[in-house]
Amino acid sequence: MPHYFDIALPLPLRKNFTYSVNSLASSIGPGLRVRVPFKGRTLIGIVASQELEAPSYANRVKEIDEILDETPALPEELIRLCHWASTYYQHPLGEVLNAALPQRLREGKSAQVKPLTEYIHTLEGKGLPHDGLRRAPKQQQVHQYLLEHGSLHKDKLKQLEISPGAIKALVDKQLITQQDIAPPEPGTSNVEQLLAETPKTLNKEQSVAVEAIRYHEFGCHLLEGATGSGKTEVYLHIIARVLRAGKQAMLLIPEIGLSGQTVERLRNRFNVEIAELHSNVSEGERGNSWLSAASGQAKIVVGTRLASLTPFQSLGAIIIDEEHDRSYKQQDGFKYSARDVSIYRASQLNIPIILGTATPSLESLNNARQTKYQHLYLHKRAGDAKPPTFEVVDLRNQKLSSGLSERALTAISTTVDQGEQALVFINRRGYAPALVCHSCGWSADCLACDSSMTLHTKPRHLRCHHCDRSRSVPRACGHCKSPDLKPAGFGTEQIEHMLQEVFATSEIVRIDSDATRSKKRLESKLQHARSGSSCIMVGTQMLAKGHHFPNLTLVVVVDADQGLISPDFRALEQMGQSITQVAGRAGREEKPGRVIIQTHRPEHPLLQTLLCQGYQHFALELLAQRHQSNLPPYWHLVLFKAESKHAEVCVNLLQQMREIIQQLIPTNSQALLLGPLPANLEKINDRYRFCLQLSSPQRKLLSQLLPLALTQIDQLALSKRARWSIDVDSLEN
DNA sequence: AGCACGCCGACT
DNA sequence: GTCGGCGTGCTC
Repeated sequence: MPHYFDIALPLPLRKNFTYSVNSLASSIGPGLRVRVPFKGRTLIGIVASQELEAPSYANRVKEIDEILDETPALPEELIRLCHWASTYYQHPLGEVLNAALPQRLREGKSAQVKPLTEYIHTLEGKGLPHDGLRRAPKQQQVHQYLLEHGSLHKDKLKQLEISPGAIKALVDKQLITQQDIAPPEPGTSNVEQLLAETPKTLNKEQSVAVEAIRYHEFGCHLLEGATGSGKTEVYLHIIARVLRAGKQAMLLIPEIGLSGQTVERLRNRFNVEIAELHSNVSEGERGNSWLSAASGQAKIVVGTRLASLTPFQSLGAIIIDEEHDRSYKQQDGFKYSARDVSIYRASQLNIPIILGTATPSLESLNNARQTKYQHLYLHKRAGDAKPPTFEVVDLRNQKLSSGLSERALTAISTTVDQGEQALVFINRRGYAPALVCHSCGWSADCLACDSSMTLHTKPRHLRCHHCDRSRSVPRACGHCKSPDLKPAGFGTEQIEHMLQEVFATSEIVRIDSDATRSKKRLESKLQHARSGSSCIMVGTQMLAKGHHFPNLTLVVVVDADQGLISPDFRALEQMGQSITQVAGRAGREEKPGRVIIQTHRPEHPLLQTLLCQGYQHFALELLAQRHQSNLPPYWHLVLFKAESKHAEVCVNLLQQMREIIQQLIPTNSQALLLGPLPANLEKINDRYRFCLQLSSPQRKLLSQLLPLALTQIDQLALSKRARWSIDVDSLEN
């Protein structure tokens, strides 16, 4: 008699498929990977549950080809988490589980931890003279290292810049050989040996924070502390407690160029295995980290949002650094928020979670105010550093040089004269955001998108920042043939160029994604800036996050207006956060930083609040506004997006969706439908984009309504003609 | 998603 | 006369 199982498959379908097992295999349960036939091909799926009885379509059910695991590839806890996320975000379970699995397991390979390996000398190698390989410097380096240390860990290779080639050569010459290192027995590690260095002494507020956390039950803690107030040290103390209790810790960081500094501090502090999971970790290493965390071998997992779906043997605490950062929300495919998923996870595991930031998201702030979260503060900046002073420059009727006011230029000049560093912050790369005809107003627009093309120099060309198409710079207007084409607006390149002319003797360092295509160049530029030698930095958002420049005393925000006039209701919140973050880059112990904000709206009340009273007051006022306007975090937002080559397909589909949803909203309940509306940029890459907005103050209403609506939507003929998606708790609008 | 089936335009 | 375009439907 066959047994039936519900299998989640990696397909964009909001349903599972039933397969049978005839031979009575010992035990098949949730979390096991199976290979199954699926419409002529074979897929790897995950057992979701056992069916109690034969389904009505039993005659069409196929048999499982192979069971790939003996024990679940995903622990029960993680499966439950994925189930929850699948329901909450209305994303197919198979794809959610797939996002949680490393490539190796997705492809059906073994879920065994690969033993760690190290290189040691062979007898012949040991007998080799000290400088026996001096004609092959890299091989000599390895030889030398082995003479000194006895063994060379595989993980060290990258750090020592030794290529696989050099290793292979030595292995081929039979001078070195590989050997497995037995993993340390879990649970036997000596508590006293956890620490590799003496922890720093905490100040009063820091220890209050560490003590306020109850380590054996769920609690969400919002740790609010300015740049330099010692949040990381608090994290380290929390992690130490978790490790001492024999548990593991997870630390999430935003997607920024470098996760290096945080990881380095962890490695310096703790003598435990630390697994890294972020985008510059290769897929293979990611698999190892994943397995290592699952087995309990890795005690600390550090990573970006992806790491939030790592399995653990016994997770003891979760820390989310820069909690407000938007990169925690995945913007495509499975649109989950790593922060919110982690909060749910902590509650399920009954462990504490700590959200750290200098600029809390309005969501977290609201939860803290409703006492759902415990609000902890770190006011004091390290070493008594003073907070920066703000100056607003009214740009109206001012003479500007490439967007910079006289006042800003004077301030930069003073700063470099004193041997200090200045940072010019502008969130726009390229030379100018548009090229405009001076006689008729025509602008060089992208043929595939609803936007102008950005002028770049070095090499000189036009590029669309939405679809990445590029073209040469036209000599004459495409409309009236006038040769009088002028760049309109400013980008990093133009400001760099202008600064080079004005400050001929100063060094200008531009840091944006164009100037730092390679990781090496970014690192060398940052290294240079950190060294403290006087320079003027020009940079985008990239520079605002997480870097510390000890000699930086002036920050110029070229254009605060973007945040003040944007139609996106989150633009103000983001402006407040990024101004506060860049301002945090400025200042030293003895010398407060100076921050110059340029704007055409100096009297904007919220800008005033931000600059005069600080982010906290600013955020509270924003919250009041959101409350008034029925916006998040008070009302919950679900966005339906549709994309197609034909605008009418999108509009019609969304209109049909709207009708389906409308019918499901009970009368007398609070819910609002808006749209179909064209997206911010209506056309990108020759595809039209529209959206439909659903919001309600009742989360429950939405969670009940969405599955019903989606079942009906999936059946619409039009839903196959447009690419569409649903975004729960969308950060767009 | 991927793959087959099916019905209409420009090509050896 | 075919090759192939992508609209439609289905997958346990």
